[in-house]
Amino acid sequence: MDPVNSRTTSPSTILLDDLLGYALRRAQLKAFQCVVEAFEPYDLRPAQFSALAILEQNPGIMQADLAKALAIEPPQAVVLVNKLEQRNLALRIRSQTDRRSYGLYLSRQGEKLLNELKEIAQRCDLETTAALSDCEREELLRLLKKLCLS
Amino acid sequence: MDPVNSRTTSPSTILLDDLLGYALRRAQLKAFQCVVEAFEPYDLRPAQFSALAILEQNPGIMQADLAKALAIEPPQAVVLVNKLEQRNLALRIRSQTDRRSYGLYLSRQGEKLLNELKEIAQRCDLETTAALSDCEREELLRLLKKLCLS
DNA sequence: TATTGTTATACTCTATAACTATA
DNA sequence: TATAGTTATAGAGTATAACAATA
Repeated sequence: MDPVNSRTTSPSTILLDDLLGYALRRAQLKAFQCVVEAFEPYDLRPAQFSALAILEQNPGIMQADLAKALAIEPPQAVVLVNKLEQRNLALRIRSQTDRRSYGLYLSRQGEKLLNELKEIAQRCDLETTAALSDCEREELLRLLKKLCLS
Repeated sequence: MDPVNSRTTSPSTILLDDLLGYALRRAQLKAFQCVVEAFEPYDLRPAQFSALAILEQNPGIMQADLAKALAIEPPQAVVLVNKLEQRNLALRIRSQTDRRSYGLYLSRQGEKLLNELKEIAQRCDLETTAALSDCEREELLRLLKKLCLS
């Protein structure tokens, strides 16, 4: 049988390019590539940046809750926070009331670095969405945030 | 406090939730989770589904070009195509003109499965974007595709 | 007995260098 | 010499079970 001519049925009308999941994947890959490269001089991964930002907005957060916020498992959070602590970007402070847990805090150095990284991340957003107008960029963000609510 | 200036001035007010890269990441994770679960009974990963769809649209494509289309490295394409071939979803046919390369084709079984999977992927799109109206869903897809052009 | 954080482990994904067979 | 595909390998990312300290 000739594999080239073996197709007698017409291809379905659904194309890969019309699937939202596929488009999301491609767009996210592009955005990630930009951020990973831009953070490389700082030897920092996107998840570590997100962790710093979450610590800033939630000073004293427990590791388990940080893991939830990052959508990672507690064991991954251990490794991540270890690295931030070793680089003096974050602090673990034992809770007085429940001595099993820590409160996590940004260090001064962590705060300073975070503000630098946030500017870089914003520039990456612009670079990634260079094909969009300001209006479209805002609409895209609005739709993505709305999508994540449900 | 001036309500206008309070949200337009200080750069330290950049929040994680206002970064497009972060929103893209979260949305893509949600979409991926849905697809991975839905494909689980078929023992198939999203990249394998994409490969089948690319083979359908590009019968006879070389492995190197498939790798480029999937944004993966050639060694990953080897493993991926091996699995598709072992499961009789795809065929490798040696090129007559250049006996180093193959043409890749969907098998009948691969075509059949692909059409099933495309319907599932479409249902996942709807589930992932359940918070959006039809109009918003279309606009999101348009913006994501436009973003990927540049 | 349950929970927080931790260790160990394994499986996937990704990236690179080096090999083979053809050209 | 260069190219298509392959092998081997190592590094991330991810997920689970099991353990220690504490509640």
